[in-house]
Amino acid sequence: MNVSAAEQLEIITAGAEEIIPEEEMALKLERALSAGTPLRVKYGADPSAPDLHLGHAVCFRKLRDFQELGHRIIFVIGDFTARIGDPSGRSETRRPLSAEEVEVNARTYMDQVYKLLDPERTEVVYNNDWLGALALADMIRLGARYTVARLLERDDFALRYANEQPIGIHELLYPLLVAYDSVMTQADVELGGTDQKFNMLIGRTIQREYGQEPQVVVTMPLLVGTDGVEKMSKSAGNYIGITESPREMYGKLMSIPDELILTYVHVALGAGPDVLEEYRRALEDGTTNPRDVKSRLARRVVESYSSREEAQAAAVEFDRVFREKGAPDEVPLFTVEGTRIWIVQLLVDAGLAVSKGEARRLIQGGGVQIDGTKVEDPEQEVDVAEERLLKAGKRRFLRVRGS
RNA sequence: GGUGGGGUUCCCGAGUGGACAAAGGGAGCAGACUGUAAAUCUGCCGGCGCAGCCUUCGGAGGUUCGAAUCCUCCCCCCACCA
Repeated sequence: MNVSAAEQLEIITAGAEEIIPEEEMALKLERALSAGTPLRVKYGADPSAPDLHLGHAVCFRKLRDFQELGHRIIFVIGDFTARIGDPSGRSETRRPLSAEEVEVNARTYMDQVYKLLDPERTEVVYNNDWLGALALADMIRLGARYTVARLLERDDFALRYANEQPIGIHELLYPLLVAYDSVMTQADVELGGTDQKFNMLIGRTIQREYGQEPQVVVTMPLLVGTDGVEKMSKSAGNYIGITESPREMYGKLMSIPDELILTYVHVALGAGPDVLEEYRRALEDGTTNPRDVKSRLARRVVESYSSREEAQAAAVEFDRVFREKGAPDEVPLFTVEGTRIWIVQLLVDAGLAVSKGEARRLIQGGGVQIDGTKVEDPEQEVDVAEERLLKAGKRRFLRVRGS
């Protein structure tokens, strides 16, 4: 890889939120280049949430940039720290994971990561290997290198403290342990979302305390979820999983608020300034329908996880279902016993409603159709001797047949 | 250890003896509209074959014709003081 340090810096900077400090990054890149030693880029993975989404991918894309420049990615699976739970954001205490769960999660996690990263240039380590072996005395020594006041400066803690929310002592330990990971992995660079900035910066301090050169911190913007309000996360239900089907992914992308289009181009697509400008113009000149701009974005994102053809197919189907109100071309079949079934029961059995009450409401709200005809009466029985096309809401279709 | 404030339906949060399956907001779902699963507006939003019934307001008892609301004990959280 014959890319000059300056060019490398430019590539790394694109789309990143912050590089702290930038001069050190330039220095490290130059040194790596002249010594022929790749940089060790650390990324901390949380194995308690193994379903990765586009928000995680923001970091992975950047890691890939590093890989393509010849650097080495150190994936730290936080199997030990998962027992604490990252205090950033919510304050819920997490259930400790068993070793088996962590193992399974880590495998699923890495499978998904390798959709974007090159396994050859990725090193996977588990922080339980060193944190689990840490003696209390070592822990106390580590604790002696930082202060509570500085920990409490962190936004999450400050806010929770102000809001009378509990803060566990173990949570205060979390940033220290993550920082210690940097020491043990001898990280030159640590990359993470902006929500990890605090932790990563402590890594610098602690590395220095342990006689290491501090890592450079690269933060990536957080991706807003499909609701346009909260950051993307599984628990908020506003996420797009990177293993979701192209159709699902395309549909979810089309559901983001229009105002989010440029943000997604920038963050989810990881587009540089040129592409961003292109989209901005398309939105601003008024001749292009925002829907079409969004569709282009959606196709681009989808194809980066599957293929151009699949992305295109997803777009075509989306139009058929939502613009022309037709049925998708592949509708799953649901088989029921007998030839007649009460519609409410059917909706529940088929998983289209959680309870009978919900099924009734769905019907009363006019959201249920059989063979294109709206179901008016919640007491109706459906003759399923012949195959029927059941539609619940805008986008859930099921072929139903008796047996 | 002391003092004070709290624990309400998915989340936030009102509610201090009956009109409470519990205000309001958010999320979610549906309908209309549209340019899309955008935006906006409207409806729904504990369970039950549902004009009725059943189970909810940290837990267990109690008072009462009647309790989310009052009493007792317990569990948990927060702040301040120590």
